Amino acid sequence: MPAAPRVRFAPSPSGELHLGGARTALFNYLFAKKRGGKYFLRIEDTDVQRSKQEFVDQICYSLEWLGLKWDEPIVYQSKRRDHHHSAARQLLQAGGAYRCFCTVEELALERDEAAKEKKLYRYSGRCRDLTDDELKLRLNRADPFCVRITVPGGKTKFTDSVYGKIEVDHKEIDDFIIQRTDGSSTYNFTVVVDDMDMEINWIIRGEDHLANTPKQIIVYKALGSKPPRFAHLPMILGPNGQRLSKRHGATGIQAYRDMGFLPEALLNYLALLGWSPGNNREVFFFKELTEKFSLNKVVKKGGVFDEKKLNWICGQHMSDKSSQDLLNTMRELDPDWHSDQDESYLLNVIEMVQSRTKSLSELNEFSGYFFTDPQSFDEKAVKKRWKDTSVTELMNRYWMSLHELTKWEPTVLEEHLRTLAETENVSAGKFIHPMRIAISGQGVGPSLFDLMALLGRERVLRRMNYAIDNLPPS
RNA sequence: GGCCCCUUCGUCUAGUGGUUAGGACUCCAGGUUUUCGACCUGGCAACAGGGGUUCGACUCCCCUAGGGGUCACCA
Repeated sequence: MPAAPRVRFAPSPSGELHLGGARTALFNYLFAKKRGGKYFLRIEDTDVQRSKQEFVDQICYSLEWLGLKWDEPIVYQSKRRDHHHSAARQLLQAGGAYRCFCTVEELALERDEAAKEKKLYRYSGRCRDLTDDELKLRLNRADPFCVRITVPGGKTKFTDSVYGKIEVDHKEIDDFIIQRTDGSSTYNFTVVVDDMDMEINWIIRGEDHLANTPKQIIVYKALGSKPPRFAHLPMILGPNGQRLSKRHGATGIQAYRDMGFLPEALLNYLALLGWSPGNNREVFFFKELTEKFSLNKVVKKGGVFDEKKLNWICGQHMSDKSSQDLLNTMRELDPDWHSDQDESYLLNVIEMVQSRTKSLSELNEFSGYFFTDPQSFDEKAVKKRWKDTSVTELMNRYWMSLHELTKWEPTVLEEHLRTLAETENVSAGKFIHPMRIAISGQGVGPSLFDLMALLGRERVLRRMNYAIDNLPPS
């Protein structure tokens, strides 16, 4: 019986949360929820130079917006310095690490030389075997030092849940630094110490960390602890096939919110990028994802982010949602969105257009004429459907006949229009298309009669008037 | 460059020795005589290359090529 997973998402607040991070968070979340485990958020803010509070805020906000809320209070790595420090001290005492007095300059020089000779640079390990006397002398002199871990000979083997068996010879690994001269600890050490303390038993993160994993396993062992399970996720690539970078696609999550994407659509898309449920379905509710997710269906190949498909998925979710839900979501984005309107009217509007919108922005864009009379008309549509004054005359007669209608509802309106078309001896389309232009300004939209009914007689007649006066353009 | 990883339609993917190589996005063509960016139907389009193993390879092994990642007193 495997223990319930304890996973974490551990971003560094040196940049915004983008697609890659969001997907890592998502997969951690799904994995934990599916197996009844816990999902933590840890902010890796030990790099004081690059860490910024605004990024912490952005990350947290984006995660919440996506619905990937963490289970316990956030762990800030910067507040755990003492733990890192004492772990290093412990290692030092146990002989698993040693003080290195080499200066940054010295090492840089060696590295340059190695580069000149086109040789691979490796730390010499020179301070590994300092005699007690030497050590005492240096310490007494208060020479600055950093702490390096003693990487033992041999190999590290582990099984990644996505990539399978990985084996790395320790010859490939330096005695890497775990504590800097200033006393702060380095990444490969702090992650392990923190993950141990947090009792993280599954580490799910980007494939860029695959090469770090052997180092971390070495630390686990040096600290006398059993390494957790690892699962690495393939990279999300930009359109150029390269990893997402600031120049290419590493857009902050809030930008997608601002573009009007639904969070569940983004999640749905992200889940499908690197993971597949195995059936042929593409559209999922969030809850279904947590039920179906499994690491062994994660692919190894990096995937190119495709905004077109995101768009399509978002369109699917737009149609699936209830109008009330959509209104609420819209109001989260813009609390004043048509707040002067009757809510029932708004819901009717949404219902009418939601199936042909792909995002909240489109919903807003395509529903404008429900609130304000069109002042201009779609050129292409006019060119095609309102060529000359004969149309104007037809519309004029239609306008007059509409006054006589006693009932104003879709079926009645349709019947009336068709009867009129028959009398005029023209096809119904000769009325329908110009009419749509007249009352919406658009060549496309919902069913005309539903539209007329919702807008109401007064508004419809007023708009017809304006169109008749102004079309065709001279 | 060393090490690690990857390679099915343009893109996301299914596929675990025998399939007409399936689905989705995009694009295109029809249909929907109420339009359409919606919807329906159909179409174009792929196993990187070369060797093996096998009666038979997209599927297993090797090599080549290409791509990605990583090699810091960053995370």
